[in-house]
Amino acid sequence: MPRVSERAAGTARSHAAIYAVVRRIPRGRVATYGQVAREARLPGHARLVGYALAQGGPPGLPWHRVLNARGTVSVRSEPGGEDVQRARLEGEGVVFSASGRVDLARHGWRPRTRT
DNA sequence: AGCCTGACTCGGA
DNA sequence: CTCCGAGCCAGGC
Repeated sequence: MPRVSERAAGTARSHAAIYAVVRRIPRGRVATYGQVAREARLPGHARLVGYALAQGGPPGLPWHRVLNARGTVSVRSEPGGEDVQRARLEGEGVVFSASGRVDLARHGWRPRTRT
């Protein structure tokens, strides 16, 4: 890896793991930051997930499929961004309730095949 | 080095 | 159900 600090290399690895997990989220499903962190072997680092996504991951990354634990679109610094995320999700068939929440039990991503 | 902020989460009131 | 405080890590000043 070219010119990357040791500390940066560590974070880069975490980010890579996070992006890899987000990329696995199927179309029409959503995952929470905490869930992504856990799947990326980074339990408790939900905030790091949001941070990684905020920095902008690789092209084509389905970042819009990541919601907070409440099942709502987290507010971001950039105005209107939340609306974009919601629109993209609705375009994939994800339904938002009147209160702007997604039923995680219905649209939640379950990486582990659970019956 | 310290301090503040941020696409988070959880437990308690 | 909502609101608060504490814990978490990374980055900019």
